[in-house]
Amino acid sequence: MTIKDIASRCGVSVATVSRVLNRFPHVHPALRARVEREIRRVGFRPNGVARSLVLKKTRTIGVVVADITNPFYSEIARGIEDQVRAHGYTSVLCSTDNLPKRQLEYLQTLLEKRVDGLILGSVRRREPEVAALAHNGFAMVLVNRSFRSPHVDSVVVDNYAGARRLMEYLVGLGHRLIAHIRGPLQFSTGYDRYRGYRDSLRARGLTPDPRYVVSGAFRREDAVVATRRLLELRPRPTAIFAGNDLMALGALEALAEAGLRIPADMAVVGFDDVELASYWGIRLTTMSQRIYEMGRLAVDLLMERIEKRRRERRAIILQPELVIRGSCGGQPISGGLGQGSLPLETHLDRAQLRRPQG
Amino acid sequence: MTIKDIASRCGVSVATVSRVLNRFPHVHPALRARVEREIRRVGFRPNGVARSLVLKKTRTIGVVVADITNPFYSEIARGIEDQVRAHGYTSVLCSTDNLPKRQLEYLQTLLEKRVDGLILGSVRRREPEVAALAHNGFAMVLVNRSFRSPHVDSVVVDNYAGARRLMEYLVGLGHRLIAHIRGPLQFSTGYDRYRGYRDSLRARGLTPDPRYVVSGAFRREDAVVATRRLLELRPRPTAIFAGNDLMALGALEALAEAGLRIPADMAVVGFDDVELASYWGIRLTTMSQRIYEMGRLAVDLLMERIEKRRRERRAIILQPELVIRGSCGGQPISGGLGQGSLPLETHLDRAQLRRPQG
DNA sequence: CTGAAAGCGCTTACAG
DNA sequence: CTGAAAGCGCTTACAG
Repeated sequence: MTIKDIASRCGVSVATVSRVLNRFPHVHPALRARVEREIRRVGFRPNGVARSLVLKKTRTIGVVVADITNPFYSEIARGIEDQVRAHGYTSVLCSTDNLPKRQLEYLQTLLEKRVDGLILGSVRRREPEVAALAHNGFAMVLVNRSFRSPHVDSVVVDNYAGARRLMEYLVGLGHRLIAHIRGPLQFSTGYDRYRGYRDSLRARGLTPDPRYVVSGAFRREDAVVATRRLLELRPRPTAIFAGNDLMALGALEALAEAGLRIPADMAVVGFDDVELASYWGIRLTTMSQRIYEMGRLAVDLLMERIEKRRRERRAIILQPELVIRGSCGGQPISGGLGQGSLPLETHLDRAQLRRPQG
Repeated sequence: MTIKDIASRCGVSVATVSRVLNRFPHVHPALRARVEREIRRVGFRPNGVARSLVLKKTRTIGVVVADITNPFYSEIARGIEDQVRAHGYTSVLCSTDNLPKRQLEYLQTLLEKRVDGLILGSVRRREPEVAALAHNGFAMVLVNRSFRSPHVDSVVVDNYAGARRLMEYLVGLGHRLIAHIRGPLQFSTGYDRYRGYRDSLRARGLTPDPRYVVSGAFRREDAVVATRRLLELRPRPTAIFAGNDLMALGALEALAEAGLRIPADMAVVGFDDVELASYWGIRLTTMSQRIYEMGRLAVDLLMERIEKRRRERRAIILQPELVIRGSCGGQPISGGLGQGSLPLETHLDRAQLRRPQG
């Protein structure tokens, strides 16, 4: 069933059918009604592929993240999906597992499919081919991670400032030997948070001891292993700054496994404030990002490029906020006080940060 | 840049360029090399939209779930994405928030985009339009939820049997007053699990008391509210069977808020075994589904329809398995024993159930 | 082995 | 207000 079939059944030209399909103003009401009736009757749906070919627009945007099962990315992806839909577009989502090869494959597929723009949440700090794409005028915005290239739009959080704020908090609590489970330095998130950690120590006149810094790929399991290593150190650290919430959860697991109490024997902080960081039984102290909102903002920037043909670069840098829960003291980590009853709970109105509940 | 540009630059016809692009066997090596060089030199990428138009194939499949930020669906989606990619296809993912209107909109968009097939994880028990689509021969498979229609492929878990098994377990632990936080009855998952709950009671000669059954939309927050209601009941239930893990987490939250100890004062079971059910601080006893695997299986069924032109229906019903952790006794729910050291841990080899870690 | 040409299902100047 | 026709960028019988 095509526009041509509808046309012949109605005794009009394909141009007319096309016009009623696209709600052109000057079609005779009688013809319009006749065509609309027929379209409804046979359940005709115009072929979007053909339409895209002539319009040179697919109304589709490509979204690339590291891993959709990571709650941080699923929340970003949801912000993107909702806002993309609000603009009348569709998004196609891809998970790279932080494999550069996989990222490249997905990018190529997306380009062949002629997406109108790209939102990338998976880039490394050095990514010359991707930067070149953007410089050639392809609509693109980076989210969460960014790279050094002054001509690409981005929406990120100030990871360096966040890390420094977190360290300040731990030091304020009396911690002097703070370990760091850092993310990969090839990502701006891992790099900037690590720099924040290091500079915080230096600012206090301390030389960062490399033995107290271990690495993981932002995954929970990595932090389990990393934490076991940290526990062998003497003197033992009294606090762990994990590179993200997932790794903080892994640290909690390893600490519990070793029989340590949290926060009495060890303080733990994360980064991101994914939703489950606030769950009962976890109650992680962490730096909060407005994750869902970042996804939406990325779409807004992209749409300015696509529809308003903006050419100047825009970079949005959000400030994260410290959310104090139970994993550093002040509150027992479990035993279950409700969120609202925590005197040390952040002043943030979380309802504003999360997506509206359906 | 099009195939035509490449052709004229190389002094060949577009047919030849098309043939080298599609790796046809009988192209003269010299020509092939010349064309390939030029393609590489200018960085040409063929237009997939045009290709799809003539081939009447987009190599894209539509995936509709209730909510990608729900870890159950993000794991299914990941299974789907990985397997779809293995088949050389792309998937486009949509979240309906369980809104029938949203589901319909997405379905229409997907059909206009001419996806080659559909995997639906969001359907209600009654869904005549969707069933009609399938009956008209459109390639489709239901995953997780299904509806009554003998001609649609599906991969689901045996929710009824799972619920009965869970109840058996609770009864075996000595519980006699078991409450249920059920999911919406319009979804097969909510419906079948509720039936299992009800029939288990009846099988013991008990009349299910409707006051001990409350509803939620499979969301954590819903269960917080529902559990508060259950706690007002006298006599108070001694166990709660939550319709899924997310709602079990909400129950844990509300119980902790009320100052109850788990499992000493109340046993809690969930359903699904999402990854975080096993995290430290949660350690939920639950019915385990092979979530990631279900996504992969759904793709395999779909590909049989699309590529092998299978016409007979195939329905895969998986058996869930009980995973005993800390939320019903046997183990403290927190205080952190590692998974491996739990004597009551399931015999399942979890590594087989989860996706491989990159 | 290679090319000219038709055709996939639309949109949109251009004429009338 | 309406229609004939060109064209979007490919693929693929069909001839040679």
